[in-house]
Amino acid sequence: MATISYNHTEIENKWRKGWEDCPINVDDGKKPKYYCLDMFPYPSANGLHVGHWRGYVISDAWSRYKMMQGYYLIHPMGWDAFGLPAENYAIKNGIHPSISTAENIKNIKRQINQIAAIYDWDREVNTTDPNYYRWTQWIFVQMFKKGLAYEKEMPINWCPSCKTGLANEEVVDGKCERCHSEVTKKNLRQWMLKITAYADRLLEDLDKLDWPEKVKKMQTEWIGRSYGAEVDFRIENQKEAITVYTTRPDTLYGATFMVLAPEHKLAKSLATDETREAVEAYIYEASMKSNIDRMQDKEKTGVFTGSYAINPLNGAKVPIWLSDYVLADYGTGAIMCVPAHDDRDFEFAKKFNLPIVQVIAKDGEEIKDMTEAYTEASGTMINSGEWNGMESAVLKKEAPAMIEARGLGKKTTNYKLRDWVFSRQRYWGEPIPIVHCPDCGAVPVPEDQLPLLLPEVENYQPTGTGESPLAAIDEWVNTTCPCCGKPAKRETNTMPQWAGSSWYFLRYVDPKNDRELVSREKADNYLPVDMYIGGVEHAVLHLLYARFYTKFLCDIGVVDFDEPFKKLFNQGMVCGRDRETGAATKMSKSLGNIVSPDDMVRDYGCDALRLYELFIGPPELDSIWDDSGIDGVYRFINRFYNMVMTNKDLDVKATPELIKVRHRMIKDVTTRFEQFSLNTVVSAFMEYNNKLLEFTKNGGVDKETLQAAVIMIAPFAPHLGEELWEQLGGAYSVFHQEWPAYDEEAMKDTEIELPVQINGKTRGTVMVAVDASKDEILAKAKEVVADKLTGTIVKEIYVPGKIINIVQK
RNA sequence: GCGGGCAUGGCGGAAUUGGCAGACGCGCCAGAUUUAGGUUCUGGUGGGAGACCGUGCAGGUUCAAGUCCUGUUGCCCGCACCA
Repeated sequence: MATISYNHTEIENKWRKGWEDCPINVDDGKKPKYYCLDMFPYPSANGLHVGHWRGYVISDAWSRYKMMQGYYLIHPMGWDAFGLPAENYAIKNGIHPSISTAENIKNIKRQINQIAAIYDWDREVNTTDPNYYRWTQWIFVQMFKKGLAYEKEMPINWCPSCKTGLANEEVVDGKCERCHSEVTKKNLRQWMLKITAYADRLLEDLDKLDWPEKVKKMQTEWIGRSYGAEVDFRIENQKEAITVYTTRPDTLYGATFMVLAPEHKLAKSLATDETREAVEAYIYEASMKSNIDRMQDKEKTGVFTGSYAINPLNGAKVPIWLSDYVLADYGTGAIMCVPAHDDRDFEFAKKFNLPIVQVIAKDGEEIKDMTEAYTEASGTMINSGEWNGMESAVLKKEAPAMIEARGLGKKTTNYKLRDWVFSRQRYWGEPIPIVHCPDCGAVPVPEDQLPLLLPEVENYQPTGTGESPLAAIDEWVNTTCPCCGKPAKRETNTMPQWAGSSWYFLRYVDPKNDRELVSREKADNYLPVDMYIGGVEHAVLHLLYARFYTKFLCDIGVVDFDEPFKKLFNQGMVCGRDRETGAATKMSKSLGNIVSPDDMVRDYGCDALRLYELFIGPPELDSIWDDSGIDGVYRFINRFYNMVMTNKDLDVKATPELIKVRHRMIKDVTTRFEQFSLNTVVSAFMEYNNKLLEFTKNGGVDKETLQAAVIMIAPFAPHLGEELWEQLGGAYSVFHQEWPAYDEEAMKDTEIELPVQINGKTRGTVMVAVDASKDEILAKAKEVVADKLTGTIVKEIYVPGKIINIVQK
C-alpha cells in the first residue's frame, strides 16, 4: 500500500478558513437548541496549558455530536476577568488591570482558537465590561430591594504588617502569604447576601439535577440541614436565659454543663468577681487566634464563667463554661453539653472533671466507667424522668414538639450554610451600587444610572485602613443622595469575583441587549444550559452561587426556570510530573512543569492534540501528561487518512464481513461516546482502523463503511473528518450528516468461539454454531479438553454465548 | 477525625457490569525498507525453563471474582470541632 503523507498544517488551515467562510452552526429557527457550556476561564498571564484544553475538547466533541443530531448549538466562551492576580500585578507594576487583562485575553483567545472548537464569538462576554457589569450591579440592586442584601460587621483576615485584608487563599498556615506575619482578624462592615433564605430550595432541588452524585453530596453537606430544637436555659439569679440549639433534645436530661462560644454576647456578663480575669483573658486569646489556628487546636481549652444555668427539665444546676470549640455563628453560639452522648462534650468533661450522666442505655445497660461517648440514637431512655423507658430514636423526633408545647423552647431547623460575604476591600471588581446618606441610609444607585463605572485610580496600594483603594478618591466618594439630594458618600467596597460568574451563562444568549439582562424571549428559547463542563473544584461555591442567582432571577420573573444547569460533567485535572520525585502534581508555574499546547499544535496538529487529550485517560479522572504518548495518535491519524485515501476510489462492494464490522464499529463508538468514555472511543477508532487496514490488504473497504468512520471521527478530529468527507465526495459539511445508525441483526455471527474451562480455569476454546444445542456444544467442548479431563465430572455449566465450565473432582 | 474516590505489565490504561485479565496506545526487542539518524512497514513483548502463577494485602461467597461481601494497608480529593 502506498503511503500518502497527511499534511496536518495544510489541511487544518484549509478547513479553518472553510468553516470561517461558511459557518456550520446556524440557527434556522426550526432546529431545537442544545446549550453546551464550558466554565469560562480567568485570563491568567500564564495562558492555557494542556489541562484547560482537555475540558474544552470534551465539550467541543460533545457539542459537535449534538449538532450532528440536528440541534442548533449554543456553545459560547467568555472571560471571568475581575480578580486578584490582575490587581496584584497592578500594585507591583502600576499597569492598569484592564490593560494587562486585555493582553491576557488576546493571548488566551489565540490559544483557544487553536482548539478549533465551534465557539460562537458573537456571544463573547467579559465580566469587566461595563455593559456586562451593569447587569451584575442591577442584580445586586434587585436583591437589595428584596431584602436579600444587607450590611453587617464581619471579621476578615487581617495582616497587621501589610495593613490589608486577605483572601483565604492568601493566608498560608495562618501567616500572610507575602510578609509571613501572623494573620489576625479585624471586624469590618460587609455586604452580605442572604443565600440562607434559599437553603431549602437549594437542597431539595438537587433531586432534579442530572449531576454527579459526588457533587450533589458535597452541596448537601455544605448546606448541612439538621432538625432539632432550641431550648432555653434560665441563668441562676438572673432574668436572662441562654438559648441553645441541639439536634439531640432526647438527651436533655443528660445535659450536665453548658458551653458558650467566647464571642457569645453574654460571655463577659456571666463572669463573677473571682473568674473575671480568667474569662476576659480567654476571650481575648480566642479573638487573637486566626480561624486556622483555632481549627488546628486539637486539645480542648475552656474557662468556667462562675455562673450556672438551670436545666429546664429537671431543675439541675449546670455550670456555664466558655470554649472555642463552640462556634459563634452556628446555631445560637451556645450548646448544652451531654458528655455521655457526644464525643466533644465527653472530651471536655474528662478534661475539666465535669459530671457525666448517661440517659440512653447501650445494649440495655448503663455503662460503668465510660471511656467514650455513646453517640447512637438507639436504646431505651434512663435517668430521664417521665421519658424513662422511651425509645431514644422515637423521642429524638418527638422531643422538639414536646419541648415547644411545654414552653421550654421551640422546634427548629438549622443549616451549616451561612450568608455570603459579598464585599471586598479591593479595586478590581464591580463597584457596589449603593450610596450612604446620613438621612436615608443605604440607597441603591437608580437603575438608569447603571453601570456605576469603576473609576481610574492612581494608586492600587491598599489604604492601610482596610478600605478599598476607591475610598481614597474623594471626587468619586462624595456624591449626592439619589433619594433626598443631600451630600452623601458612595459605597467603596467592590463585589467578589463570584458576582460576575454567577449569571454569565444567561447573558450569552442575549449578550448585546442594552435594555435587559436577557430578553425573556431569548431566555425561553435558549435556556437553561443542557450540559455544563468544568473542573470539580467548583463543586460547591460557584455552582451553588449560580443556582442561588438563577432561583432569585426566576422569582423576580427574569427567567422561568430555577435551575441553571441540567447536566454537569466534571473533567479530571491533567497533572504534570514533579521534576525531582516524578510524582504527579498539579501543573504550576512554580514547579516549572506546565506543558503549553502551542508547540504541540505546531508539531502534531490540532486534531492529534485533541485526540490525545481524550486518549490520555478516563475524562472524569485526573491524568498525568506524557509528551511521548501523542506519537501514537499522530500515527493513527496518518494510518486512518491513508486507509480512507487508499480505498476511496476502489468502488468495493460491501461483503457480509465488512457490514458486520461496520455495524459493530458504529455501535462501539456510539455507546462509548454516550457514556462519556471518551478514551475508549479513541481506542475504538484505532481498533477498527486496524481491522479496516486488514480489509484494505484483502480486497478493500466499501464506501459506506468509510463514510460511517469519517462521520464518526469528525467531532473528535474535525479537520480530518471534514477533509476525508470531501475526499469521499460528500457535500459540505460532514457536520450536517446524520450520525450513522447500527443494526444488531447485521452484526450477528453464525459461529462463535467459546472458552472451555475446567474448574474455572480456561483450558481451551471451541468454535460452535450460534444455534447449536447445549448437548452438542458440551460434547464438542469435552472433546477439546479431553486430555485434561482426568477426574469425575460433577457438574457441567454452559452459559449461552459466554462460557463452558466443567467441574471435575 | 468525617465523607468520597482510587489501587491491574516498564508506563497511560481496557475488561460487554460476575464469564478467556492485560483491548488500544506508549516504551522496549528483533527484522525489512531507507540508510547519517528519523520516518514507514512486519513480527514479538505480564511472570516462570516448566506444570503453573498472576489485578495492593488477608479472608469469604460462587461452577466462575479485577468486578460482590468482611477486614486491612497505601495514595488522592473534599470538609474541618456544625452541637
